[in-house]
Amino acid sequence: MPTSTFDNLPEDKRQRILDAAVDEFADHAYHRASVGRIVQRAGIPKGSLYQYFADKKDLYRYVLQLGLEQKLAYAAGLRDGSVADRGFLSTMRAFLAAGLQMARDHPRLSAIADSLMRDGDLRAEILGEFAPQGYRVIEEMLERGIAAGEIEPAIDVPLVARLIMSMTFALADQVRERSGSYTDESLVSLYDEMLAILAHGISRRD
Amino acid sequence: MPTSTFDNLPEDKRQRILDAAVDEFADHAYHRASVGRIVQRAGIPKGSLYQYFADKKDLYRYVLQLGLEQKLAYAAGLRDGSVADRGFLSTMRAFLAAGLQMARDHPRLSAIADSLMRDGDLRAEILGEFAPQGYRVIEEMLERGIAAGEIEPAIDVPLVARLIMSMTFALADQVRERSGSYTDESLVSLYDEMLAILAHGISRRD
Amino acid sequence: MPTSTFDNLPEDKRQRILDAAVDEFADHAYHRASVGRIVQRAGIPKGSLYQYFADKKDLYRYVLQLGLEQKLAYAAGLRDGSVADRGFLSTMRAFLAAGLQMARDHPRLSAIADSLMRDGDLRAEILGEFAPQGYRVIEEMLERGIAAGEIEPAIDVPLVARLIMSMTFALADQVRERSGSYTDESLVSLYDEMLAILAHGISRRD
Amino acid sequence: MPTSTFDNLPEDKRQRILDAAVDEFADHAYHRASVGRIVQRAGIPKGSLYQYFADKKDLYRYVLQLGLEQKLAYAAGLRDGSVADRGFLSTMRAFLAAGLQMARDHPRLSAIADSLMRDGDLRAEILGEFAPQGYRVIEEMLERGIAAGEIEPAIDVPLVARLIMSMTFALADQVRERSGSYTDESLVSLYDEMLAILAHGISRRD
DNA sequence: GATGAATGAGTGTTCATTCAT
DNA sequence: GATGAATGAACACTCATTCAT
Repeated sequence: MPTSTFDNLPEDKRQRILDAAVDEFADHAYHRASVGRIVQRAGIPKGSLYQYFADKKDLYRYVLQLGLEQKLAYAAGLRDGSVADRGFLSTMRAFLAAGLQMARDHPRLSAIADSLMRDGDLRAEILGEFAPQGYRVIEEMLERGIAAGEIEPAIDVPLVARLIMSMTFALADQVRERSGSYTDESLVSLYDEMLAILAHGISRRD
Repeated sequence: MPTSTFDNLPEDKRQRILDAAVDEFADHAYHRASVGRIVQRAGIPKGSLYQYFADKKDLYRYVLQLGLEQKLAYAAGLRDGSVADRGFLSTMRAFLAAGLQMARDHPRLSAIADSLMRDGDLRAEILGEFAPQGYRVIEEMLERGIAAGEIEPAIDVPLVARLIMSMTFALADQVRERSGSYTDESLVSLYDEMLAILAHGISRRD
Repeated sequence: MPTSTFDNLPEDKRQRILDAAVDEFADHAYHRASVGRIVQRAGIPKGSLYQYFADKKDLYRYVLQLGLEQKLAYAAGLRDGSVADRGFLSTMRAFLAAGLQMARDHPRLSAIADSLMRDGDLRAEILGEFAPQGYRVIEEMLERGIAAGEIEPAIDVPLVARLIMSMTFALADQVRERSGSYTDESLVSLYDEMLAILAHGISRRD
Repeated sequence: MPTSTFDNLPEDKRQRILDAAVDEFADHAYHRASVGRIVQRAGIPKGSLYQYFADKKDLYRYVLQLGLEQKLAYAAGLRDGSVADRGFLSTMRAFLAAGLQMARDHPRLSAIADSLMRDGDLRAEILGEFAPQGYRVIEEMLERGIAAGEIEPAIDVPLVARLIMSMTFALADQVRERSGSYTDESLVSLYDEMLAILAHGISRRD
């Protein structure tokens, strides 16, 4: 976490540093990202960065947290909306739509979270701190779905949450690889396909 | 691919080199893996490694191929078994069990294949050579399941194959993260849970 | 070109680095010159050199430019002196004398420029930036000599400029190879011999 | 010089080795030439090459000598033809024509000699052994020209020989740089231009 | 005499972090 | 607190030469 020195920085300088860091981490996976380029883009001395953050990882963690907070903000309301009211399927769709919206509004933050997911070295270390928050949202949805009798109660909630998360990333991969070839509409139908499978898969079995 | 010099090496030396490489690539994603550490662990001069392999990537590819061959060996027979005879579910379970067995017998090789899947930079380059073989196996299973009337014909086969692949990786992650905490039995039930969801999800809808 | 970091270096350190580079490039053609040896002679860490110069070629170019600037400084005034006033022969002699003086005052810088001229690989690349300036001086002298009716107008100016340049290098070679065996006087007579041939060779033919 | 082992080699093998060496040294300046590539092209083991030649330089020297012998063979007869009969100018033109013919018939050997001339590191060392032979031919021509009363007796023969040599190289450079843009005819007129200057320059002064 | 694997010092270059000013 | 120069270990890769078989 940043030092108090950082918090007391003039707003615009603080923002410049964050922007530079976000840009760099979005363009390069953690290990390939360069502290040198960050300070250059931010227009601050190298020594200063190390007065604000303990080291590269500390800065990375901070940027990541920012992204997560944004993402949660987008998903806000989803947690509160009762599943009874909207059903798991439509809640989940809203959740995915939120992610999609976030990716469109803040593509760089989104890319960082993504690259983290792919760096095996870091994920174990960093994700231990954040991921639960991410999985938790899905787990809660599942729990409410179960309570509402919509979802099979026998499922292993943490496992299924994880499976769902991985599927959303796989979907994002597919989209990225063929980026451009998807219209907004076809994207939605892609999500719908996945949701249909999911809904079928975990729906209450008679 | 290794030079003939490598093939003619005394068995134990060749094995020492491969072990060192597998260890290194299992511990560090490709870009973080160090040729220096590999030769150090293997106890050979740097120059020698470059007499055996063209470069770092060549060595990586070789190790990867070894892993793939192993994996395919474990999965041998699955492609030929007709889905009509065994059903998609049981074929898929056999497939997963093969992967599980492989992961237990050669955890490091398994980890390497895994880390490749997560390195977006490399995947496009290296996977062009290998991966299709991976997805293809699943796609064929799905196609046979559809032909047998077992699976919903409306599904997007490549997409679903990809989703399934991602779920198996998520599962493997879960296992690796809590390695030790799973008995053989509980592992199987983990897979069964995923399979049940899957089976439900893509089964023919009436 | 060096970074500002280099420019701000304490005079003696900057000079130590330049001396080491000049020595190295004088002793070894560009490709054989070693960055390692340079930093060792200069007594600085390798990383520092790369904070001052982008790469080996950048350093080389800088050293070369230094030599060229020196050389041009020695030759200053020659361009402006009208051939009509002094005649081609005496202008050319002054030009050669300037080169000679430079070679004696800064023999290593002189050797570098020389070795560049002989490295076909580099010359095309580097010389594109510098050399024309070299040939141009001679071409202008020739043109003025022609205008003054002193020199045969039918000559191929660029070719003759090149031939003259090559003769000056050959002369310098001869001097370097038997360095020490020439007194100031005998050197001058060497140049005079060449000039006499040249003067005869390109003088207006009746 | 090669060992007796090399001399006793079957003709075709010896030739293969020489061809490979000539190719390599023609394509790359001495220091950039690779022993590895030579043995590869020749299809012999590395160890063998070192049984035939003491080291890389020994092989280089041998190849160079071969080239020189060829060149002298082309120029044979020129030494014997009396200048009185043909005059310096036409002898020199024949000499240049011989060089041109050699360059066309054995471009690779010619390229090697050329690259040597440009490698400051080597020239001093290697040329000390060969060059005199090269200059000698020109010196003899000059001496005969002087004896015949055609050439100014006051000239410094070794120096002028050297200047002439350097001019031929400069000419060759010009040709190489604009290679293709010269027809056989325009080449000859280029040489003639140089010869005219030379003839004027060193002709007997009254 | 033939072989080709072994060697290891060498190459240019990068970069997170430290620390004196 | 701000600065930016200093650092040096690390990186992937090369290659002429040697030497055991």
